[in-house]
Amino acid sequence: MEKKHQLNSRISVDCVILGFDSEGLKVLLIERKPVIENDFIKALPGDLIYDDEALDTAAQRVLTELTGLENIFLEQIGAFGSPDRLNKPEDRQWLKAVRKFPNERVITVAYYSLVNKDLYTPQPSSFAQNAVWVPIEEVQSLAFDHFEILQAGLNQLRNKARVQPIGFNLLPERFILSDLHKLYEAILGRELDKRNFRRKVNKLGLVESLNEKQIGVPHKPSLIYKFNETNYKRLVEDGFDNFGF
Amino acid sequence: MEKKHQLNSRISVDCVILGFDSEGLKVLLIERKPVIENDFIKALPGDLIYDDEALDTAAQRVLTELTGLENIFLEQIGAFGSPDRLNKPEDRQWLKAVRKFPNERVITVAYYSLVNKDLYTPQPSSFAQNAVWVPIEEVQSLAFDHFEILQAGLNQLRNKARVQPIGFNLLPERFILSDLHKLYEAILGRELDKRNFRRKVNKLGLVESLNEKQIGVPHKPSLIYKFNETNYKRLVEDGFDNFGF
DNA sequence: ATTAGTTTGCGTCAAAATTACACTTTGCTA
DNA sequence: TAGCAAAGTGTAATTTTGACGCAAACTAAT
Repeated sequence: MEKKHQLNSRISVDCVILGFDSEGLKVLLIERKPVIENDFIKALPGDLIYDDEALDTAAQRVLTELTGLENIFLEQIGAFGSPDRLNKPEDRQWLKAVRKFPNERVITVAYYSLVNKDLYTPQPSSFAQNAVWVPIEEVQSLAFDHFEILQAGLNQLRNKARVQPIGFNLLPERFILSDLHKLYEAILGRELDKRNFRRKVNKLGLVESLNEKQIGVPHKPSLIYKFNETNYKRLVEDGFDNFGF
Repeated sequence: MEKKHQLNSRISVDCVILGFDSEGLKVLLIERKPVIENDFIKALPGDLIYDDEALDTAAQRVLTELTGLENIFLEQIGAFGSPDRLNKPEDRQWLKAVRKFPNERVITVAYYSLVNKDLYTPQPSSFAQNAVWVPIEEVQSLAFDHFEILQAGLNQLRNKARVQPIGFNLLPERFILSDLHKLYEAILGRELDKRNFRRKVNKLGLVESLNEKQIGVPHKPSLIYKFNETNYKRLVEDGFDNFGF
């Protein structure tokens, strides 16, 4: 058997942070400090991990360093390690400018999370010049293989949303049912009948009304709801798949 | 901000290969060549990747090298990179005996697959002294963090089985419905009503009868079935989750 | 040839879940 | 006070689920 050289690799983490507001799903991207001319390429927040650092911890740290977001519950998407994932010319230029060993292979472990956009105002630092929420449908291309990673993150979210409740982290503590409705439509990418949606939510006991109304809206005010934490957690654990097998 | 040293890491891949027979689900484990005394610890087939090798390719190669299994469709489970994942004393001894840099951190990317046990007779080689199918309920402890990885693989399988058909890779080309039935019971870990199961399978168009009977069985012979490839693939793509949202 | 043993294969009914669909209510604004 | 905009509500037809028992087909043993 042919014997090949085994090389060390660097490990990085990248974070797909998804937020939601009335306009739809958005992803948190960074614009890098312009170490090369006309670097308009956006990227997921991500960086190399440290020596003795757990992957999860590294993801937390890197996210905080680049965007200021702290204590975000991150879930792993998976590892991305194509040998040529750093080989786009623009990316190589940037790596040469900022990395000590720009030619070394890097395998990245991707994480994702859902957050309530309004609670987190990104504060760029480190090599992030800026951190911005970008509507997912506007994302065209990203640095490295980050576009692919974003798609994987969205996929995982959609699959998860089919069997688990989603929204606790994505909506404010007090919200109205139509926000939850829009959220699910955004995640699943299709329309959901309002009445059927509400019936289901009620049946599952996901939410409870606070007996307060919106004020100042130019239409019939909605009741304000909160999640029923007990039922929510139970559903996260059990799942609500009701497929028959 | 405190500046820490960033170290290269090695990357490995590990494979959770699940097989099924009339006794239930089994996992393919290797027994390592005894470089240390009394090394009875079993492990998932896995090894370091090469320099310029894609992760998926590496998983295929390593699996073949250790067990002889070729052309297995592998799906990624995720990355496991706890800094102390190699620190059990038995594991350290073994690493010292076989690895050039036994102290270096290794992050592993785990894969899983389902195969028809009968089609693959493991042929141990490389540092595998033996490769054996072990009933999953008998697996007590494994090398490194492999037990944890196995559990993650089983979890992924169960979750997948709820929304996608499973079995094409796990059963022979010609099978009987009660095998498929037992398979699902093994995967989901609970009993399924025979009649309801058959009704569902029929409704989904998953299988079709070959109009042949078993021969030589000491009871009413079963019709022999094959998967309906078209419907099977469609269900894999679309999923058969019928949850309401 | 009969019997015992084992697994296959089928159908129905009640309860629950899904789907499709339209109008009234409420509060604000002009 | 008229008009706008979103909230909120019910029903009927269909489909799906879940529970449940018995006759038929074949072999092996006697």
